[in-house]
Amino acid sequence: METTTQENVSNQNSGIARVEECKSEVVPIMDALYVISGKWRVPITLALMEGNKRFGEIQKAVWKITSKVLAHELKEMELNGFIERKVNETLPGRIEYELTEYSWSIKPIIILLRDFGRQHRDKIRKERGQKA
Amino acid sequence: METTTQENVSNQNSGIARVEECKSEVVPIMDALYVISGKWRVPITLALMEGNKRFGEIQKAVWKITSKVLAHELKEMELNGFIERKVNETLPGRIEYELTEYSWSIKPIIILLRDFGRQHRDKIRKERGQKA
DNA sequence: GTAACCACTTACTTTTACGTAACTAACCCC
DNA sequence: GGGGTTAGTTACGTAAAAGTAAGTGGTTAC
Repeated sequence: METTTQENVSNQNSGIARVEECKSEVVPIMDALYVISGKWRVPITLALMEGNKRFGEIQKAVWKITSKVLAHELKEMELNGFIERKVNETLPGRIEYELTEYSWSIKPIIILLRDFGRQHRDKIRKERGQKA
Repeated sequence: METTTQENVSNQNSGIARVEECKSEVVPIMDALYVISGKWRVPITLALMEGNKRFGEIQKAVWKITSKVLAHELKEMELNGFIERKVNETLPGRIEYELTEYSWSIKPIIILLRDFGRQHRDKIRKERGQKA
């Protein structure tokens, strides 16, 4: 089976290259993309990275998300182990959403995506001589 | 008409409202996600990582993609600077698609996604006691 | 010159994601 | 017990992505 960084870094065409491997590559990659895909999961995640929030607070933080979509995304993210829905008994009625420890493991991906995205937008802009 | 990264992302309403900081985060992250999102870009990219391919060869390598969708994705990926469409004059009629140098810069992201995806599937499977 | 092949394109349909708006169920406070 | 807040839900509607199937225009093979 395949290896980690070493082999992949050593030669561009190694690693992810060959057909047999690709079947075993494409599935996990798509799995990973799934959990951060869509219009709202990244914004919600970033909002909760600031700290725990209640339903209404997330809705304020994530601009123009509707309650329907937020409720749906929160459920999915909970199923994937990314957030926890906590009912605080002492402050009755108060439900809080919290990022799990586990969810922080996507942070390196977010960082790489951010860096790539910045540089990519820059590149495209320069190539076309357009405004950002 | 089709658009590319810039317009699409900037037209989206998503984003974290209040924090100025976050505005500068969420946009590039969504930009980056855009260029690798959808059902087919990762499979196409992986196929081309094996080496240059012609239209029909890509179609064979990427299981069940239709010519319509493939043509569309190839155009988008070319606009984003990820692939090059090369017409080989010596072998007439032969058009080849090639990954650009630039496109290899997403490899670290692919690697992280793959690793995360594997481990995530494993985790979910264990939690639910189901088969993969 | 016609048949086959290749690299697409076009028209149409289905599916999925997301949007709008209104509603509900629980609680809290006086 | 009525009015307000919170945390959603429900029914309906729209738009983008992807699927289906058939067609087109240029080249090559005979």
